[in-house]
Amino acid sequence: MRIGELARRTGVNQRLLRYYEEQGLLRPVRRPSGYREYGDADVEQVRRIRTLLAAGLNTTTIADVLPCTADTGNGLAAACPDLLTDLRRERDRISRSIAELHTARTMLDAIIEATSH
Amino acid sequence: MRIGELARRTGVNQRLLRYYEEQGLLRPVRRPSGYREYGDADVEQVRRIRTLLAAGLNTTTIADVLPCTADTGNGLAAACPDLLTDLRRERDRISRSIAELHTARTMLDAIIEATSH
DNA sequence: CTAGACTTTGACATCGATGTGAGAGTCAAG
DNA sequence: CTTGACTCTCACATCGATGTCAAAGTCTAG
Repeated sequence: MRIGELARRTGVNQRLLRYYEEQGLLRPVRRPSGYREYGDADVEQVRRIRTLLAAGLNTTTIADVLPCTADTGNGLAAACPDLLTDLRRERDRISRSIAELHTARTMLDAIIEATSH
Repeated sequence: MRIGELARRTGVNQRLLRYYEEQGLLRPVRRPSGYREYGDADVEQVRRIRTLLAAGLNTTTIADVLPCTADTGNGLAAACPDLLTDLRRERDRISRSIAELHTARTMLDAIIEATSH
């Protein structure tokens, strides 16, 4: 599919899809015309990117992580070496973030509860 | 206490404490010299601010929310009227965010697990 | 009184993902 | 051939919290 369809199917702006490619997160094939040609798998890939971005990872880190995600699902554990340290750090950061969000939500809930009595 | 101590006790940069005041999140008294004078309660206040910021609320929204947080704890439910809609929206956004973070963490865990087998 | 630590205001920089627009090329349908 | 929808690249703007620096005023210990 071309970029327009991918944008439609993922809800992600074309500008961003190009940006993700620039950052090495997507590798569409090029037609003779120069048009980008994406595969069906890229729909899932974009979802993963969005999830990791939402989790606070930057595109550089995601670029390191993505090659691994493809494998882990299948059972084929790729050789993803020393970025393990980074991954653990990210995971811990996410855990802290989740805890913080819980605190914040509890706070809001208390206000909502008290206000709407 | 003055700004230096508050910064030390909260771990928040002085620059930010001034910024929070500018945004209406803190209201330190001024000494004749112009120095800001904070109360002990402001330590907690700053923590709340940091939590809500981390949860993705912007300073404007936080400025609306904070006056309420002081009360809900005590039982005195202040009249925090129509920002209720905003609060529910924020809470839902936070919930979605938590869900996304869980997804991301699971993803990272899978990779970590598969890699360090 | 003086030195040094602290504070003040104000301005400018940064960061990274994201939005937007212009000008030009591609392509399929009529 | 022409039109309209799609795509390309490139450049510039934005947003909001945060960092940092400069010049000047305040205060306290010696």
